[in-house]
Amino acid sequence: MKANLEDIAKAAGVSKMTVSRVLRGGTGFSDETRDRVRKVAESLGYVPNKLAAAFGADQASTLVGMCVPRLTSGLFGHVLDGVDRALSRLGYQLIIGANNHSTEEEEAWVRQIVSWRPAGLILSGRTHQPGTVDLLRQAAMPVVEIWDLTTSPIDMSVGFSHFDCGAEMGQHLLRRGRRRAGYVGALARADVMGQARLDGFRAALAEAGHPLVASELLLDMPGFYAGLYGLETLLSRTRDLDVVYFHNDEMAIGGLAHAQSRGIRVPEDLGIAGWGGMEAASILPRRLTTTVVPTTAIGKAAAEALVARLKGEPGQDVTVVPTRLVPGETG
Amino acid sequence: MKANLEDIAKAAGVSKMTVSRVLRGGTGFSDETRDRVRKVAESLGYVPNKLAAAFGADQASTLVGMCVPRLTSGLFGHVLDGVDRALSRLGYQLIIGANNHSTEEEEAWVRQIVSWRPAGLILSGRTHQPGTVDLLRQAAMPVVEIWDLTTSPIDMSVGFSHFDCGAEMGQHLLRRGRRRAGYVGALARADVMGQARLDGFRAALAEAGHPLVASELLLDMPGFYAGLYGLETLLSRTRDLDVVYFHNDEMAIGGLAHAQSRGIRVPEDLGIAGWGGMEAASILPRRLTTTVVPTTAIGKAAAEALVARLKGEPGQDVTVVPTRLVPGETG
DNA sequence: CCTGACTACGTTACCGGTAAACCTGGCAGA
DNA sequence: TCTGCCAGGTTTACCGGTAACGTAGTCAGG
Repeated sequence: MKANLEDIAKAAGVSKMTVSRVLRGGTGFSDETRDRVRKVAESLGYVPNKLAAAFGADQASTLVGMCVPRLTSGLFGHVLDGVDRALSRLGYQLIIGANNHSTEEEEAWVRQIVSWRPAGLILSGRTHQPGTVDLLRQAAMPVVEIWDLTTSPIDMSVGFSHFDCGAEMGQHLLRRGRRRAGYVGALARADVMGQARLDGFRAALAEAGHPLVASELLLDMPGFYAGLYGLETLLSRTRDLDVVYFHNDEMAIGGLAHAQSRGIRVPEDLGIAGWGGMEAASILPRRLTTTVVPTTAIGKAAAEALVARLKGEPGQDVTVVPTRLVPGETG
Repeated sequence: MKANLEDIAKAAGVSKMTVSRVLRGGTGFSDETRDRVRKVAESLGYVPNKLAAAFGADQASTLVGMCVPRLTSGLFGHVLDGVDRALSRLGYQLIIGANNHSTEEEEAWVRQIVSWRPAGLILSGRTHQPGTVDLLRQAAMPVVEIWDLTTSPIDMSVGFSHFDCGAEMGQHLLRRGRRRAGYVGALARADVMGQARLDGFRAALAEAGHPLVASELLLDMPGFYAGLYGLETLLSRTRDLDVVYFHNDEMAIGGLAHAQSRGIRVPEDLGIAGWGGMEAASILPRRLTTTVVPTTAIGKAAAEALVARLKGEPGQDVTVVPTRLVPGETG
C-alpha cells in the first residue's frame, strides 16, 4: 500500500490537509483543486487508511461489533443479515463473534473488540458477566442487546420476551384441549433464552392446573437429531403425553420424524409445537405449530437504534419486536 | 476510555515503552517492574488500543475480512463458524460482509475493508471484478478464495469444483437408470457457482447421450418455496421427466413437498436430487440424494491457510476439500 | 583495572490521518 | 485609502502506540 495523503499532496501541489478535505467531501477548495486532487488520487491508486483516520480523530470509527450465540443458527443468520444490510448501507463494517452461549466467552470477545474502539456493539441476550457490563458502561459505548428483551438494558434493547413466547404457546395448546404436555430442549445449562421459554411454558400450564408432565433436556446442539432422540427418550420415560413443545423448529421437525417412524399420528395421538419459524416448518405436509420470530426485523431495528444513538438522534431505549404464534396442523 | 500507556507509566514510575513491553509480554524488565506495571494497569482499568497499535506498527492488524454471498445461507453459516473458531482461537477478529452474489458489491466491500489494513481476506468464489484483483495483488495481502476451486487463485484457494459436483450427480443418476433429467435452479444470472453445477450436470448427461430435457431457473432466493414453485413450473412445461436435479437441498425439499402434494411418487415416478447436505435432508422419511459439502472444514482450512501465510509458514496455494455424493432414497 | 557483554530500562522518531488555528490575496464597502 | 471579510488554502499539534537505538549499571574474565 504505497500512496498516502502526502504523496497525493506533493503530486497535486497542495497540502495534505487539502487532499484530506477533498477526499472526504468537505469544503474550502476550488473546483479545479478538487478535480486535480481526485485525479491524482485515482492515478496513484490511493486507498484510504481508516486505521489512521479512526486513530487520529480519536472518535467514531465505522466498526460495529456483533456477538451471537452460534453462527450456525439459521435464525441468527437472518438477524446478521438484517444488521449487515442496515449497517453496510450507512458505511459501517461489521465485526462478528460467537459466544457459544457462554457469558465468559462473550466477555473475552467484548474485551478484544472494545480495544478496536468500535462505534458500537450488538450483543445477544440480556445476561452478561458483571465485568462486561462495567467495561461497556465505563466506555460509554452504544450497546444494543437483542433477542431477549430486558427492561433495564445496558444501553438499548431490541427483542421480545422468551418467557412470554413459552407462556403463549402453553395457553394455545391448552385451548386446543391438550392437558398432558412434555418439553424437549437442548443446551439446557447454557441457553438461558431457551430456558426462559420453558419457564414461561411451565408457568402457563401450572396456572391452568395442568402442569408440565415431563421434560427432556439434552446437552447437545439443538438440531434435528437432538429433537428426534429427545422425543424418543422422553416417550420412553413417559408414554402418557398428548403434546410436546420443542426448543425450536429444527428439533420439532426431528420430533415429527420420530413420530412418523413410530407410527404415532400427529396431531391425533400427539401434538407437536416448535419455536422460531424456520421456512422449512411451513412447508411440511402438516404445517408446524410454532412461534414466528421476526429475525431480520430485529437485526434491522438493532442496527437502526445503534445508528440513531451514534448520530445523536432521539430513540427509545427498548424496542419490542413482537413474535407471532402460528397455529399449524401439528398442535 | 481514559487510561493509556502514559498514564500507567506515570503511575508506575516507568516509561511508557516499558509498560508497552510488559503488557505485550516481551522481555527487558525485572519481575518487580512487571508486577508493578500489571497491577497499575489493572487498577486503572486499562483497555489496550489496537487501533493505535496496528497503526503505529504499520503492519498486520489482527483483523481478517470475510465476504460470503448471503448471510442467510445455512451452508455459509457453517463456513463462517469454521473460520471464526479457527481465527478467534489465534486472536484474530473477523469482519464479515455479504455480496449478494454480485462482484460489484464484493468490490465495494473489499475497498472498505482494505482501508482497515486487515491481516488478510477470505472471499467466496473465484469470480471477481478486475479492479478487486488488482487492488488485492497490489496490496500484497494474503487472500483465500473459498468454496469454488480455482487453479489460478489470487493468492490461495480452498474448496472444490462445482462443475465436478454437477457432473458427478449426473453420472450417478444415469447409473440409477434415469434418462430424462430436468433441473430447477435459482438466482440464475448472479450465482456462478450454481451455474457451474448445472454446466457440469448438463455436460455429464450430454456425454452419455441423454441430454438435459428441461430446466427452470428462477430469479429468486434459492429456498423451499422456490423449489416448490420451480418444480411445479417445470412439470407444467414438461411432464416427461424421470428425475430433477435441484440447485440445493432446500429447493429439493420444496420439490419433494410439491411432488407429495400432487401425488407424484418419489423415486418411482420422479427422482429428486439436491446439493449441499443440509441436516434436514438426511432426516426426511426418504433420505434425499445429495452432495454433502464439508462446510466447517472449508472454513477451518481457509483460516489455517491464511494464518500459515501470515506466520510465513509454508503452505500449499490450493487446498482441495472433497465433497461426497450421498445416494439417498429419492434419486 | 579495563573491556565487553548483558540486563533493564529510557528517548526519540515516527505511523497517516484530523482538528483547529493560522495565513493571504482580492474585493466590497466606508 | 483603509478595513473587514471571505474563499481557499497552509501550518501545527496532536492521537497512542511501536521500532530502533541509546545508555547507565553490573558482573565476569583477562
